[in-house]
Amino acid sequence: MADRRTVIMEAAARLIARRGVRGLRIEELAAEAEVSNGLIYYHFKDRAGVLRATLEFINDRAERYTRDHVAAEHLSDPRRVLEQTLLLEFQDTAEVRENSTAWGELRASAMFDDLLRADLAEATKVWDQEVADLIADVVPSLAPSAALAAAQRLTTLLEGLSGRWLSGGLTVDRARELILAAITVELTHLAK
Amino acid sequence: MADRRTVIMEAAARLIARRGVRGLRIEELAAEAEVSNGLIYYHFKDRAGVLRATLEFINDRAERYTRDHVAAEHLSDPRRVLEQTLLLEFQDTAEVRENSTAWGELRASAMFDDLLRADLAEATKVWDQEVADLIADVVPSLAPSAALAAAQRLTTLLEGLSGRWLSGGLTVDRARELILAAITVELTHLAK
DNA sequence: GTCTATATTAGGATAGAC
DNA sequence: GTCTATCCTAATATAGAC
Repeated sequence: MADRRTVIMEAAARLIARRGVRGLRIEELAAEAEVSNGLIYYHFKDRAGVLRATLEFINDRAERYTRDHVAAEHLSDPRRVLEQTLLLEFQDTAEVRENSTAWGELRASAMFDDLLRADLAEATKVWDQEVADLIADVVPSLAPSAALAAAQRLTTLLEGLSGRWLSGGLTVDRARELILAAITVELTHLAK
Repeated sequence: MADRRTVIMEAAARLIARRGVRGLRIEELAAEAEVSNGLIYYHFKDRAGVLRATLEFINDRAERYTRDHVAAEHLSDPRRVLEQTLLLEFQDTAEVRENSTAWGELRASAMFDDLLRADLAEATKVWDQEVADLIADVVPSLAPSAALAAAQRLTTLLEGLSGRWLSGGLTVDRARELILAAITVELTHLAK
């Protein structure tokens, strides 16, 4: 059974998905987690501490499900691996929603907070390179810079789609369609 | 010369670009606009009223500069029109920054605010269709649904690029490169 | 229309009992 | 470890003079 500290972070993840990072209220968090106001300050230094811990918590969960899903399907076709990896971000489950919301919030916050920018830029760089490697598996002859550019167009499109999905501008299904089509368009172009 | 009400909205636009919608403080706004705290409440009902008016103000300015720029260059090649229209969003000027930031903030807020969702969805739809029409000008034989899908991939990519640019993940120049390349990739694919 | 001064409230944080 | 009660500050909003 999860300890109280974890219960609080789980509640915070739900609340962030519902109200955003900047909408998270300590009192509301206490209610959602069914603990007292004071207990939150026992487990975390302050509001920023709750946020840091929760973001890390969400990130760990996300890495786990990405690894698990791709492994579980033990795909051999590199193109399928690329497709499935990107499609993972478009599922209407609490976990994916919470993760995508947190990521969007992080990016939105980074626009006004210099401290976040460096971390976010680094995480983005890693993610772009991972996708570039997947693309290189599909089209082995590709120049690294071309693979990276294509990867950036896909990951950036993915972020845009995610934003539109979560703000109600797009259904999950439409988002899936568009990212799949974009992969096709990019790969046909690279193979030409 | 601009009246005080306008001065306040201009100041709010600058402040939103610097601190975000949710970081806008009335007192700080008063200082930036060089008016008193109380005057803001004379011209606007409350904080939300300031926000509504300012967002509308920013939107009007943006429509104007888009119209003006495309008209000023009186382009005849439809592909150039498409390119220039999308590239307009990537200029490091105060006006474009303020507009893009506001748009990003609007989308981020819409994730947690049902009232905003409808307006935003509508504005997005209009924008997507405009770009779809530009694409149809380049490739006249195209089915409307195919033009719309390509337009959505481009406008959504643009939003993603804009987010990365403003959060420091990408230079303007890199963003311009990537959107231009994406246009090429899409158009070659549609022409095949 | 504009300012200064002040009321009100919300929300983060702490103290102290158990 | 956990709760209740309370404090403190920051930020919104109003009143009233000019």
